[in-house]
Amino acid sequence: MTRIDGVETGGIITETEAYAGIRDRASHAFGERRTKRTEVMYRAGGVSYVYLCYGIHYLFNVVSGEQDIPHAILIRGIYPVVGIGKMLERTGKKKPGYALTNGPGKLTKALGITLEHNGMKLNDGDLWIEDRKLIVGEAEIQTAKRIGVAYAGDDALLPYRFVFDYQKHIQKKTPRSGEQDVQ
DNA sequence: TGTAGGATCCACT
DNA sequence: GTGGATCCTACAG
Repeated sequence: MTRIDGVETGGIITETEAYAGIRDRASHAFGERRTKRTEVMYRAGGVSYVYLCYGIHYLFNVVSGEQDIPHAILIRGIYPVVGIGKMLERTGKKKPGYALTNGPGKLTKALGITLEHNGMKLNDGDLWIEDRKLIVGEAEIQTAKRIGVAYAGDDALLPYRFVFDYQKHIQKKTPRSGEQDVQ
């Protein structure tokens, strides 16, 4: 969830990737690299780590480790729920649906996340994660290899990508509710 | 001080 | 299915 200029936008997190601290070659913190940019990863969990990739896209991570343990979770995709109109406006899209925020670069754009949110606490401020009391069975979470980290060698093969099919989840609970056009 | 490369998206073929 | 956009960071000299 974000609140930018008083407008709330957000959704259900559906896709994440784990970055396992200093021994994960795909992580910016690999080899205990510690720079101005990665410094925030070494902080105690519960803060955001936002950075720019390819000069165009912001990527949103959640720092999850203890102090000095640079673990982070990359939020790769969400299912838009709150402030859809605003998100459509930000992304220039016309139709609501999963396609609105199904990529790490797109979701930050839709939510209005920028470098200003780097290092922000996630329980206090304009960027946060809520417990929506979703009960998600293990069978609903699929694991897969991570994306775009082929350079990381063997670490690229680690099943650190987690996908939650919110569409299926909804259909199971409320089979007759009006579904939105998706993809 | 300069340069190479990256956890991506979009338009075009 | 493929390639270009685009810019910050890290690292080398």
